[in-house]
Amino acid sequence: MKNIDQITPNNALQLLKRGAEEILLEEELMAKLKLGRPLRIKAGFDPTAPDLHLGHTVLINKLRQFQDLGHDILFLIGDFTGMIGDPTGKSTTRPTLTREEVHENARTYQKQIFKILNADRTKIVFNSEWMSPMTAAELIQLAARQTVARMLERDDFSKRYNGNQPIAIHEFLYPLIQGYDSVALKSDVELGGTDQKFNLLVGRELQKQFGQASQVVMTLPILEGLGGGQKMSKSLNNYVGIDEPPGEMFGKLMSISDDLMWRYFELLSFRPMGEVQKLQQQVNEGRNPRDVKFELCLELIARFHDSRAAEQAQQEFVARFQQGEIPEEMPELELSTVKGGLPIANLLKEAGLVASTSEAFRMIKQGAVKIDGERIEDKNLSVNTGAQHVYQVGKRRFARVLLK
RNA sequence: GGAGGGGUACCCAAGCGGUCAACGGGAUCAGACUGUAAAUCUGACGGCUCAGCCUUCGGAGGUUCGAAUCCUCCCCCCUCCA
Repeated sequence: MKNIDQITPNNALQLLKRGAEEILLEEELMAKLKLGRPLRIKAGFDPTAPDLHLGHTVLINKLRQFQDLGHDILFLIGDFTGMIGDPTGKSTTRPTLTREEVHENARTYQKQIFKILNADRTKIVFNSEWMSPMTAAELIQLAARQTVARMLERDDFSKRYNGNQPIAIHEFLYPLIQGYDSVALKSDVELGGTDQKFNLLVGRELQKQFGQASQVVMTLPILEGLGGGQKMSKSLNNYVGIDEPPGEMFGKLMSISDDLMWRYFELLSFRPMGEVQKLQQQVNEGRNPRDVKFELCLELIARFHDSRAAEQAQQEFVARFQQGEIPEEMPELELSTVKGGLPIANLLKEAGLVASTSEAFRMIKQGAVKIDGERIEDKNLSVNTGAQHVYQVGKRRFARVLLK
């Protein structure tokens, strides 16, 4: 970790601008960096779903960068709102969480974020600390500080208002509470996704009204998922979870397009941009992008596991996909037979290698099925009781099966 | 309360009495090729005891030799008016 005075404010600003969508206002950030004290960097998180994927880490990486520059992280868990629940909208009815669940989720968060953040310089705070004791009178006073017109400036509010969609009163309170969190924490900078811009700006205004210096707002882009185009999300199944095993991570990351790789370098890698540009130039001059992608994989897997696991994952990847070897580790199972054998389609289905026997037949027809490395073509093949083989569907699905 | 529009496979979206397990696109999977689970090309993409059979087009009935397509009732969504 660096000392604050080891780097000039200007250089720090240049580093921090990497990957950031917007900084409001950049001059203010510059001024704060010049103060020469550790800044209070705030970022808020939903107390639900603490299952982080690489998309979430874009923001956490930025926190880490601030940390490396000597600043303090305030990792805010919005448990107050989480405990109230948000009944708005039909699709996204938030479950009301109990205190225990919130704490459980907080623990999971810690386990995951400290793979990136330095625990010593990260303070985890809960907004129930100051929101729970707040009286109704105080809350109304807080609400008095913003106007409805101002609230309606928010994009989704105005859309719903103009579209005659309901907006519940309490929805106006959420940005206020989030903004008040900044007051309570005296934050210097708040980070958030681009969709959070409005809420972050409310924080600036409230701080001013409470006689504080306004926080600088930094928004970060939403990371594209593995297929590119759409955002990375669990429901689209185009994500890499930070708790996934090294082999999975390696394979998934290798599947991104060569173009998308540069985006990932910018937002996920800790390499200096100068180095990234050098890699880009090497590829332009004929270096195999695959090898550059290898480097991205190694860095990320080392971060979430360790460098040994990363190298091992690479070796396995090369052996399996470049040289077509059968992996050593695979699910092993025993299946029972009835009439002295089992038709191959049923075997594959029961082994979990295909979803249905129909799929099994299709795979066989397409030449995707191998037994002990030998492609099979006979879809009516039956395997005798007592036989043990390695079954393979496509390049990725394997199982060692003993028939009993 | 009134008027109209719509609900089709993982998603979007055609079809509007037979040739429909249902066009097309996306996602996904497989094969080829390769520089990688990139790109590109080809193919598959409801289920099963798989050259055959069975069950699907919001739900339940009905008309018909035959319906996703026509009729009736019901459920849900959207737009406009009050």
